[in-house]
Amino acid sequence: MPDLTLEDIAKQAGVSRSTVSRVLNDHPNVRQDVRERVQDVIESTGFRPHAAARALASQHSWTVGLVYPHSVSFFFTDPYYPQLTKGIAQACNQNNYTLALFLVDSKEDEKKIFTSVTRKGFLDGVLVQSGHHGDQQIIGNLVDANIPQVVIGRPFRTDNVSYVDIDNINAAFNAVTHLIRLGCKRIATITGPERSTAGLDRKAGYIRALRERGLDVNEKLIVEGDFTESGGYYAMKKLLSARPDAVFAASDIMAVGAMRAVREAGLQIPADIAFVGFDDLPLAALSGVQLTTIRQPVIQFGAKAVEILIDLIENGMKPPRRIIMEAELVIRETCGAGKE
Amino acid sequence: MPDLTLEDIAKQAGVSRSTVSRVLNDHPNVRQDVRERVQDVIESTGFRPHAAARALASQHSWTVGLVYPHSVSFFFTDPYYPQLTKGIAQACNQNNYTLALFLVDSKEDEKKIFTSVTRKGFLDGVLVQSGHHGDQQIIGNLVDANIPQVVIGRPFRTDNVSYVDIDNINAAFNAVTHLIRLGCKRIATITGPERSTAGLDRKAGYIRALRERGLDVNEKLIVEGDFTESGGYYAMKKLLSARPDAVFAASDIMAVGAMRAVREAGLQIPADIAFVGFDDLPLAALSGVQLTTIRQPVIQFGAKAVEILIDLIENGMKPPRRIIMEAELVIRETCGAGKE
DNA sequence: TCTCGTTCTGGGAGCGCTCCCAGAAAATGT
DNA sequence: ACATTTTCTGGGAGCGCTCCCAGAACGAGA
Repeated sequence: MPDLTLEDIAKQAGVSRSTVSRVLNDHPNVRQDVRERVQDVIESTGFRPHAAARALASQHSWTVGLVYPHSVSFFFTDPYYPQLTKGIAQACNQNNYTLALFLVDSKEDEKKIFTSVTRKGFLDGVLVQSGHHGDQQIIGNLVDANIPQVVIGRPFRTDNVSYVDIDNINAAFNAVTHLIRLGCKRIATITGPERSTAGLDRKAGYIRALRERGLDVNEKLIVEGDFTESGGYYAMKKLLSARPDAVFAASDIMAVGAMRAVREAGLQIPADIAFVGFDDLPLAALSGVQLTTIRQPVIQFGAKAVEILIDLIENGMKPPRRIIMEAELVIRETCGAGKE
Repeated sequence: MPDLTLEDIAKQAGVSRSTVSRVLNDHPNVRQDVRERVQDVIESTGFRPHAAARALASQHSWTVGLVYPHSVSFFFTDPYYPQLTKGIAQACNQNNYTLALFLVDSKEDEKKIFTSVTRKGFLDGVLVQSGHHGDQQIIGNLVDANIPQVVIGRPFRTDNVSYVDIDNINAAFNAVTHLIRLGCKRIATITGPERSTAGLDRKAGYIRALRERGLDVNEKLIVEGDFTESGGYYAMKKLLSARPDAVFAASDIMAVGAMRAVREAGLQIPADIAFVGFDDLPLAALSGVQLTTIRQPVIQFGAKAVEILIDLIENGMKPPRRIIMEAELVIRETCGAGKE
C-alpha cells in the first residue's frame, strides 16, 4: 500500500481532512453515519496517521523514556530490573504509550543519553531508576530540564520530584522481627550500599526491629554489600567470625552469595544460620533454595510508576506525586520458620 | 529556557534558518567562521532541534524498535534476553539511534504492538527476536509491512528476510564432540523446543557429532525441553532411566534444572554424568556451578543486529543480509575435562 | 413559515524542521 | 580588468498532522 495521508482518506470517504482527524481522535461532533463511513475507509486501507506529523502538530509523542543510570549496569545480572522493565513495558502498552529504553553504560553515554532524553518533541515523560548517589546528577539534570518524570525508588534529593518506592524500612523491620520471633539472637545484616536509599532504608528497618525488641545493635553484625552475589559472599565471610545465628540480606542475590559462603564453611541453613532475603526473585529455579524473603510487587510497582507519569503528563507536574508501596514477607525454608 | 526554534538560533547568529540547519546536520558548504558562530549559539543556548519536526521533514526518526514476541515472555527469567537487550541498547546508543522496546505479552498485545510498530513516521526499522513457530506470524506481518527489519535468530520463513544467528549446529557439534573425546559413550541431549530453529539446530549438531564419531543415535537419549529450568529438570528425570554418562543441554538454564535432578538422584557431576550447557550465562554466580558451556557472543550479536539494521535503513533492504556468528566452547568443570 | 440555537463540517494557519533552488559572494582563470 | 566556475547563503515549499474559526446544515420553537 502506498503512503496514505489524512487527505487521501478524506477524499475516499468524501469528507474533509478535519473530519477524518476528528474520527481518528474520537472527537465528538461527527455525525454517526459519517463517522462509520470514515472508519470503514480507515479500516479497509489500513491507514495509520504519521506518528511524527502527529507529534509535531499536537506536541504529544505518546512515548515515554525509561532510563537506567550507570550504577545499574549490572542491570542484567540481577533479575530485578528485567522484571521491573517488564512491568513498565506492559503498563505502557496498556496505556498506548511507547517505551524508549536508555541504558547508561558509561560517562559519555550519560551525556549522550541525557541529550537524547531531553530533546523536545520526542518524549512526553521519563522514568528514571534511582541508583547510587553517583546517579543523582542525571536525576538532578532531568529535574532541571523540567520534563515530566518519575523516579523509581526514592532519590536522595526529593524536593519537587515525583517518585515511587516501596516501604523498605517497614519491610526490613518485618523481616527482622520475624527472625526475632523465631528466637534468633544474633541477627546479622548484609546491607545494600550506603550510597543507595534502598540500602539505607533496609538497614534502618533492621536496626529499628532490633531496638524495639530490646536487642543490641552490634556493628560486627552489620556488613555492607553491593547488591551482587559476590558482594554477599564476601560480606558473609567477614560476618562468620561474629557467629550470627541469622542473616537478613538486603537482596536475594546477596543472600545467595552469602549462603554459598555459609555452606562452604560447613554450616547448615537454617539450622545454624537462618536467612531472609529481599526481592523475591524467581531464583529458587536457579539456586534450588527456598529462600524466605520480602516480595516486592515489582510488576505493579512498574505499573504504578507509569500511571503516575501519565498523570504528570496529563495533569501537570505539581504537586509532585509520591507513592510508597508495601512489600510482603514470604516465609519459606531458609528462615527455619518451624525451628523454635 | 524557553522553547527555542531553528529560527531563533538563526536570528541570534545573524544567519538564516537554512544555515543553522546545515550546521546541525554537518553539511559541507558552510563557511568555517559562520559555522563556529552558529555552533557557539547552539552551545550556549542549549538548543536541540525538535525531534518530531525533524522526523517529519526528513522522514527519518533515528529510532529503531526491538520486539520480543510472546513466546519470550519468560523473557526475563532467562538472563539471555536481558543480556541481548543490553548489547542492542549499547549499539543503538553508539550509533545515535534510540531504542523502543516492545514486549508482547498476549495476543491482544501483539495486535496493538504490531500496529504501533508499523505506523509510519515512528520507527526507521525493527529488530525482532525469533521465537517459536507461533511467532512466525508477527514476523511475517512485519516482512509484509515492508519495513527495514532484522530477525534475531533464524526464523522459519527466511525468504527475503535479513537475520543474524549463531552457528548453532556447529556449536552443538563441538560441544558433543568434546564429550565424545572425553570418553563419554551414552551422551544424552535435552533439546530446545522443536518449534524453535535454535532447538532444531542444536539437536542437529548433536546428531551430526554422534554420527561422525560412529556412535548410535538413541531416541531414548533425546528429550525435548523448553528452555526453562523446570523443563530441564523434568527432562532429566525422564533421561535418568536411560543411564546417560553425559548430557548436552541446549541451554544453561535447562542444564541447571537437569543437574538439580541429577543431584537429587544421588549422582555426581561430572563423575557419573558430565554436563555441557549452552549460552554461557553468568549463572555460576547464582548456582555456584562451573558449567562447561557454549559461549554465545551475546553483546556482539546484538551489536551486529543493529549494524545490519542500520545498513538496511541506509542502503536499502535488498538483498537481505545474513550473518552467522561462531560460538565458542568454554571448558569448565561439569564436563569433567580431566577425567579420562 | 421564519428565526434562533445547536450540531456538524471544511479550510486556513501553523507545528519546527529539511530540502531545493536561485542568487550572492568568493575564488579562479585569462 | 572581466568572464567563468565554485562555494556559500537565504527564502519558499512542504512533510502530515491538529486546532481554530467561520459558515453550513439541522433541528426546535413560535
